[in-house]
Amino acid sequence: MKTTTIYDVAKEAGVSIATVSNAINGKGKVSKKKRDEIFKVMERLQYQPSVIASALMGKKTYTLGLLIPDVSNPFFSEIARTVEDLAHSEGYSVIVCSTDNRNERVEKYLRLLEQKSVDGILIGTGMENGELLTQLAEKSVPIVMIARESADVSAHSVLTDDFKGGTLAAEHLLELGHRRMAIVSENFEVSSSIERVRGFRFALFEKGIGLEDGSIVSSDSSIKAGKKAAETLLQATERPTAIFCVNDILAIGALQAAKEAGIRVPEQLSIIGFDDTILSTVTNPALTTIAQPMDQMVKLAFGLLIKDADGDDAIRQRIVMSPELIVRESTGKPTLEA
Amino acid sequence: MKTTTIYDVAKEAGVSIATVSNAINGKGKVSKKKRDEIFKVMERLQYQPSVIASALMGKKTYTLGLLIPDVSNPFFSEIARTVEDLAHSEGYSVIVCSTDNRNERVEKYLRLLEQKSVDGILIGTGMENGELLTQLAEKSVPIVMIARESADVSAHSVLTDDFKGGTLAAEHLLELGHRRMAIVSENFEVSSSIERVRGFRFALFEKGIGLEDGSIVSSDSSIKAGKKAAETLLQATERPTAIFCVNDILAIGALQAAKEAGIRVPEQLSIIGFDDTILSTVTNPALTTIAQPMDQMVKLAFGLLIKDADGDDAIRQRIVMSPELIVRESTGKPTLEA
DNA sequence: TTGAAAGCGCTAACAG
DNA sequence: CTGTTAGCGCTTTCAA
Repeated sequence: MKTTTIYDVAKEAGVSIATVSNAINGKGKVSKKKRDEIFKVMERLQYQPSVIASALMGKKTYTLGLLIPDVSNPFFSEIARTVEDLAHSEGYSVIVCSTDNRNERVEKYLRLLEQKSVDGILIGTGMENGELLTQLAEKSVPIVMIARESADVSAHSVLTDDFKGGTLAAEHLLELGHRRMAIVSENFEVSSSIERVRGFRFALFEKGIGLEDGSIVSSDSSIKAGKKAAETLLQATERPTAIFCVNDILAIGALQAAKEAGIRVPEQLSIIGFDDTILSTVTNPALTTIAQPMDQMVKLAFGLLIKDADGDDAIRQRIVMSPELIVRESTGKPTLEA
Repeated sequence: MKTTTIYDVAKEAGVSIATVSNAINGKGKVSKKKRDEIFKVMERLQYQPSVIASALMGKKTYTLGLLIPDVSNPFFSEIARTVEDLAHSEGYSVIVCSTDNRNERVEKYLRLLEQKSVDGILIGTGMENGELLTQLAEKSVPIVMIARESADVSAHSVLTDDFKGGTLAAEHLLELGHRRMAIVSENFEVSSSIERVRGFRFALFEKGIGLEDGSIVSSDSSIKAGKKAAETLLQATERPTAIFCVNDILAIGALQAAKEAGIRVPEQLSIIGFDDTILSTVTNPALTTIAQPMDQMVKLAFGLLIKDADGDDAIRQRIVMSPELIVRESTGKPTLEA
């Protein structure tokens, strides 16, 4: 069955295609009579206007790109869902792109999105190569960064104050009485992770507390890798009483390492994560973590993206949101020991 | 900066657009010399062919639609990731559509995808309305159903033997010695859930064991709802020694209900889930569950979709995969009691 | 109010 | 080998 086009509708309704187009888009003046007739025919023929064709005429494609490290990571899949709903309510659809934080993938996807003339791109993944992005921006593809930032990219961004998040984590642990702490960070030079670590260390520093050698380890962002990283930390002669993990995935790895080593959480070891994903509510003990106001962030980012797409060439914005400490069960007072 | 078109490249390289097109697509014969020149120019001008324009010529859009109930549900986000990777390796991008199993959303998305002339649609969500799908199929949009099935839809489908999955769960519990069991099922009339329950009951039936009244409860597919459902089950005068949940999300709810009621798992209560999502590895105790060979299923489905898109109008296929029992920590022998 | 016609960027014959 | 030309389905002047 051939797809029905605007021509079919026009012919059937006994008008010109221009009139059909006008009727559909509410442009120009179309007599009520003809319009009704046209809509009736469209209905009968099950006519669906081709987004492709109208996009070719320079109209919008009503398609957005979303770049994130990995959709199957709950933190990002939650973002994806929020973006999708927002987009959907405005008539857009979203192409999801998992980059694994790998630059080649980022570039390939960016190219793909450009070729498909998406109306905008939301970036929630690391970007070493700001150049490509700048090129895109020049071609007037609206871009906004979410929960990530890249110094050399000139695009709106809405992010969490990661430094403060790290500080929050540290203060919580400090307040509980911890003094010997450790950190599991991320391998990739992800700016947010780096800031989280910096914030954490700074808060300790302010209390005159330092981190011992070897008590910061980096790891891939997977449970298994996080577990391994935590294991090395737990094997130290003077085991830390608390571990700060720069995201929930890592924290879960740490939880598992502790369980396997027979170390009770939070009695013998406190663990704190970051992101407040669904995972943190599911573990046992449930994970204390730092929450980013993701829904709001996505909403803001989306707003910027669409506004931009509509031609508003507002000046570059950088919106920073405040993270929040969510205390659950994985942190507690350190037990007194040597 | 205006987007550079094939005309710009042609002019700059001193050839016709046809030659450029041929060079790009490796069609016809283009002398090496010109081709090199053309590629050089493309590079310099940063030319990106417009998928839009070539799609309008009846070529592929290299875009696929993926309909699932909810990307933020780990089971589906894992599917999404697999699909995305496969698609990506073939040059496709995928539009993710979360339907919440709601028919209106399904329809709206399907329309959207049609308008965007996607090359194919993967459906992993419930479908009451087979009609729309049939229409699409007639318009020769390839469709394949994954992990779901709809009787009145004529499309390929690759699914798990859910009945057998239910049986597997029952047999495991039976072997452990359980006799008083209960089920948490899903609200929506999702065919797979229904089959899982049927399989479970059938296995019990074969052993001459029945389910008591009120020991099957339905629930929305959320942790909270699963928890509530499990709570009612656990309040029965003769509490079940094992609960079969038709998916991991529900099982986690059950886990939490047990924890809150002070019932130890698996000592006092066995819980078994379905899907083998990342969640099941994260809980404590880790969840015994039934795994579907999702990677393979997605691979098969994707293959069918693409092959179909390439014009092969193969006869309708229905591939059924075998589920597998994954024993972890949430199931064990029932403790002897009243 | 309506319609004819000119593209949007690209591909596919069909001539040279 | 290479260029010319006619669309793909739609929007948009510009006349009528």
